[in-house]
Amino acid sequence: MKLEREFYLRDGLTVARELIGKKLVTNLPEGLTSGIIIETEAYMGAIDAASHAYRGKTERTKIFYNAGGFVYVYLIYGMYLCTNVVSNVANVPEAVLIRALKPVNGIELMKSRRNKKNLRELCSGPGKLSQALGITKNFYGADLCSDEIFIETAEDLCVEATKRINVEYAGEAANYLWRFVAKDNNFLSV
DNA sequence: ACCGTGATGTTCT
DNA sequence: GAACATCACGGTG
Repeated sequence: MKLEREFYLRDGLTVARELIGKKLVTNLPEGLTSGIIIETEAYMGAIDAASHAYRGKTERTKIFYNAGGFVYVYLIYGMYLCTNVVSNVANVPEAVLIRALKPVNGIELMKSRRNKKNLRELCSGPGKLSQALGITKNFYGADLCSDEIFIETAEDLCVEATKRINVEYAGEAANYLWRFVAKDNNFLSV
């Protein structure tokens, strides 16, 4: 079952935790690809020094101020795209970074987009999974209640919370347990 | 296996 | 002009 708008309108920590075990799908002209979400991170806007929205609304962060259920993609290190799900109601600037998937559908297409053969190398990181699913910067602002990109219910997994990855610049916020992972999964980013 | 390094473009100061 | 929610590759063991 495809997740409806209401799922995304809740706070970012709840959405990040509950996204574990759901299936992220893109359905593009080249084919359908998907994977089970096994790693997420919540970015909590005004109260989170690690969040891109911490310093308010800009051209880049304006999508955070939409209601939940829209896609925030951004370019990192000049080369890779990271895919996020906007959460909470309008004007509460929260988002959930999708950090890893267990590949499910369209594995051959993912292999060719990634130029990799090993299953573990397809979606085990935010830049990797964005490439595997064919997500480009044009997905900025895409609606997850659409047919091109969406999330479905799938598995029930055991979740644990840890510190977020690569946010040392954020001071105290770097210690918050706002990363959620499926316990003992082979396809995590680290 | 692990570690170090370099690539590359947007955003914000 | 610096920093960046990363990844691939080449070196060494």
